[in-house]
Amino acid sequence: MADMEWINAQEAKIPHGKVRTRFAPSPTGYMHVGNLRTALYTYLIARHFDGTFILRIEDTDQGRLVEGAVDVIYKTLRECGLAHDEGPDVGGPVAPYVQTERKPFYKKYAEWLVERGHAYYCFCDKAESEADSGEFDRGDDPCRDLSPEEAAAKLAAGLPCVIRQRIPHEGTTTFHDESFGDITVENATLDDQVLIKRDGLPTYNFANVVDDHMMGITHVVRGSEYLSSAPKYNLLYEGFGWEIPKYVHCAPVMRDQHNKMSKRHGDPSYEDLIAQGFLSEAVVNYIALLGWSPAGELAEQEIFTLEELVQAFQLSGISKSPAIFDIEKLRHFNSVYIRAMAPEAFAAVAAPFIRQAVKNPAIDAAAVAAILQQRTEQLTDIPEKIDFFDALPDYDAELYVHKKSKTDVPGSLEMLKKMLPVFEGLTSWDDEAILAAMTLMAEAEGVKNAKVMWPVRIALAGKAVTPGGAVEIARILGKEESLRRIHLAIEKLEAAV
RNA sequence: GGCCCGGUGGUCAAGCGGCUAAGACACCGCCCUUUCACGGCGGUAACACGAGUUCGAUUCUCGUCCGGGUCACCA
Repeated sequence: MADMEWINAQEAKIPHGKVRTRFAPSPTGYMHVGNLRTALYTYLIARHFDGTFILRIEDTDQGRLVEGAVDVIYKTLRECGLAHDEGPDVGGPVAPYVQTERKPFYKKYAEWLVERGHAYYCFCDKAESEADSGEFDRGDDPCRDLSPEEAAAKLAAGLPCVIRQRIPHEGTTTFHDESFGDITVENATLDDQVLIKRDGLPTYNFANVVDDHMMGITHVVRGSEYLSSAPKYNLLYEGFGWEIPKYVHCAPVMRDQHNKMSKRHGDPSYEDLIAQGFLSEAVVNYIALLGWSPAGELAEQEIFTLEELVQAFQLSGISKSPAIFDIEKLRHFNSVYIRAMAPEAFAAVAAPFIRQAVKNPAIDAAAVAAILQQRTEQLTDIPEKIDFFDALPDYDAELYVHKKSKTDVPGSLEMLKKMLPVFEGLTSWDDEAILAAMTLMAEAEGVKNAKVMWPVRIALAGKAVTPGGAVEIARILGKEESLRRIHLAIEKLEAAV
């Protein structure tokens, strides 16, 4: 018998009146980009409507438990600014928020459903009640028509069983989705799905319905892979006599035309992206726009703070078709966020990547960061850009040939020979002095600045492309090292001439 | 295969019966310039196809094709 006293007590606890959304991940040990986007939309809906954002852990799959996986979820939400109001760690009025801790609940609700005729005990072996041919064949479960007495007798005899949803053979079921609209299906195409498994744990589908109801969830945000099971959810809600929440199904985030993003294909998770030098703000901003777009005059805006997203977010802007994740565009967003950072903040995040390539403590990491900030899209690009600070590469004299700067090997040699004593004579080694030394030389020689600066920069860096110009590099390298490199360059060029 | 859902440039996308069909990334020019980058200016590039409805279809309807999802005692 269903424990109506207990059920009534639970029903009394359910909050009403406010928007309540929930992010309900399985603890897998990492955060999929698609999952994070779901979490974000879920959060945005809650905040946009001044509602409550709840975190619920769905760990009913015994085979997939991963150590520390829940911490990954907490950490990710925290880093992305998606703070939850209720959850396992912060508690709340409808605790517990971990599904395995809610195990006894589902059974009680399932029994209630059985009594109302919307579910039944099934004692079949797996093979017996299931169409093993792959062909869907309705109504062949003999237990569906067991009388209550017969079922009770088998139950009393301790026969193992599951509880299945009793779905009408006739008629249609219609449900409404906020972005897909009304969807109608024939009940005959629906399966008497298992609600309570043989091990006593609920299936995902059932646990969701029960938990969402018990937690007073008003908007169910999830991937579109659940679109086909939504009618069964509705039938469940109707069987219980519960109010049906608003459904918000989101099309998947794809790796390409054919496949979803997945760890298995080597696609990056949120953690991977961060490790690859993306800023979480940039990731959040980018994925917000992957499958959603702002309405009206905001349609052309792309850069949004989280708070701006909260303001702008509307269900009607959610896309119905899958979106391909474009790392190039993420790089662009990342560069925008990097350029907008305070120099000190950038220096802080860039420091580890700078020190990866530049071990020499005499090189000021903050100074290097300063020349890097406007040219960095992804933090991991940094090391290869600045490796020349530590060690002058073994470069070819041909680097001194640059058409646009009108330089060649003999001309460069001449310029460097002329600049060397000038640099040696400088009393202060700052941008202003270094620049003046070179422009004055150019002026005296009657040549373009580039004709003296190109050779100097090559001599200092040994690379055709560098962040910053001759002035900045000379300053960061310091006078002594700069002079040493110019000496080396002169030797190299003399040998080449 | 059945059922469900989609289909605007290479990618993200605006559009919601009448537009020279936005914008962004990427790409290509030019300018700026001390290389690169930043910044500025410009360019290439799209309504899957076929019927219908309509004075008029990217927008509405149907079919075809293509794509995605789903048919578990996984979530």
